[in-house]
Amino acid sequence: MRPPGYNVHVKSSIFVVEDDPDISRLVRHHLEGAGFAVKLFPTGNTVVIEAERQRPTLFVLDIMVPGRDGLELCRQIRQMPLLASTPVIFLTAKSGEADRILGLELGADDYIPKPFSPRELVARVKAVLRRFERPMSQSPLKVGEIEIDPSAMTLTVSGQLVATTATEFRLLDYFARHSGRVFSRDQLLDSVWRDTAYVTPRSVDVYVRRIREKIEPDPESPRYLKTVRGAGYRFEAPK
Amino acid sequence: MRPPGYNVHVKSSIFVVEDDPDISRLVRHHLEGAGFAVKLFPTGNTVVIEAERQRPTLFVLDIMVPGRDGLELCRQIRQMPLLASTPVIFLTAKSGEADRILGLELGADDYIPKPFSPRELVARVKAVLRRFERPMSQSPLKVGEIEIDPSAMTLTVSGQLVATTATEFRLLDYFARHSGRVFSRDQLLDSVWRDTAYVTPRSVDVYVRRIREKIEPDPESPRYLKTVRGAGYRFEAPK
DNA sequence: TCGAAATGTTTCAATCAGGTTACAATCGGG
DNA sequence: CCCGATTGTAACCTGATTGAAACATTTCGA
Repeated sequence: MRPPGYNVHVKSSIFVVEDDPDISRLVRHHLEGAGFAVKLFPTGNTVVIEAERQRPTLFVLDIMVPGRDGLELCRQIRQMPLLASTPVIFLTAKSGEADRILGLELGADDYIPKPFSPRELVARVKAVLRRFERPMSQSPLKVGEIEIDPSAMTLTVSGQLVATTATEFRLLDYFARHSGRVFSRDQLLDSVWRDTAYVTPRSVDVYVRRIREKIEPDPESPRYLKTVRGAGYRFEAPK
Repeated sequence: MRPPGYNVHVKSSIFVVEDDPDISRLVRHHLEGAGFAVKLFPTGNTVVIEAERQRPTLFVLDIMVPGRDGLELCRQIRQMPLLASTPVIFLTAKSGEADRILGLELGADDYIPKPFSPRELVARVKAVLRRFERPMSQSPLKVGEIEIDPSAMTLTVSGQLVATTATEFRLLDYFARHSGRVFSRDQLLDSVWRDTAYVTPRSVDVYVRRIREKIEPDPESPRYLKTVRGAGYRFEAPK
């Protein structure tokens, strides 16, 4: 389990259960275009098993899928402790089917009537996710001469406002909120980077450098962001 | 998602009178998901008494509830001085009933025909609340050379009256009243844009541009409305 | 002391996010 | 119903950010 607040930045994964390949391709295309990781299931058979392992951020279920009814699938999801709180969005062919959803009250979080516009799909998915999203730590933090304010995304060093890029800020914020702990490069990529897939661990070094230049009086002998040779980096309050 | 009307910071409470537990659960789930406090009543018996004490922001009534007819309940609410001005939304099974409700001068403010989508439910509740929200009787606000008067919907920059469109004004007002905080485009769409329309996040950029042209001496290097790359925008008082 | 391994530093091309403008659709008042 | 204002989208442009690669330096064990 990742530390809370930061999984917000990791790409959300969406499980799509839809038998019509045309539609599922369409859905995938647009959700991926919106920055989501999409996994398609033509039938509902293996979804739950996979989901328990992978913990998707959201489900998009066609009401009518062979092998297992979408409604049944939803009910099952709701019963799995690990998945119960994962949002579900239904795709429905006829608006009349909304009856059934309502009648069965399965805890779907939204439904999208077909045909739908790509934009609507993405907007609804985002809207639902936003409701479930845990907001990133918002309280300002002060360590030594450094002040980090996530709600304003500002960094102040010795009273001076210092400009940071988004990634630098996230990394520094993560370090500062886990002061004293050592993190390997891979751990940092997992926790702080949006998409860990294709990033070299060595890139972390570069960002550490950039951060040091901004917060350390002398980047050569860091007082805050220490190197732990063979292990990674550790942020700590200077003595 | 956020309660309607960005000036409302206290959670609105909604009383829902509905005997079908499936439907009431559904309603509660989604209204709570939208940031409302929901109280359920399976029958209409105790609602009025409770309501007089707690003063809910809005009622959602099923037309058909045992113990007391929804229409009758509404009529009663309308007679209580403390509740008379509280908005009421009906849930109706048949669309034919809608005419009756609205036509009969019961003072219902909207109705939602079953079956309804969660989205529609939330949208209508928000829409009604917006209508009842105290009409922008906010205090004028002065930041730097900028004066914002919501009651008159006027913007003054360096003593000069500047014309704004409604959306521009709402956005600027929102920014100015949340000075120093970063807002993502999606957050702004949630909070400032009225209808539930599916607006591209990039449209925010266009409005930021338009606002800058009106408030910034030099739109190229904004003093008030700053871009926070990778995060959104931040309004702040110039130093 | 030497050398391998780990980390530091710099550079740079590709990508991405935001700025800007033009325009089509829609709204609202007359 | 018409017309101008407003709204939101699309397309294009630009500069900042990102992350990899190359090379430099340090560390530490043999």
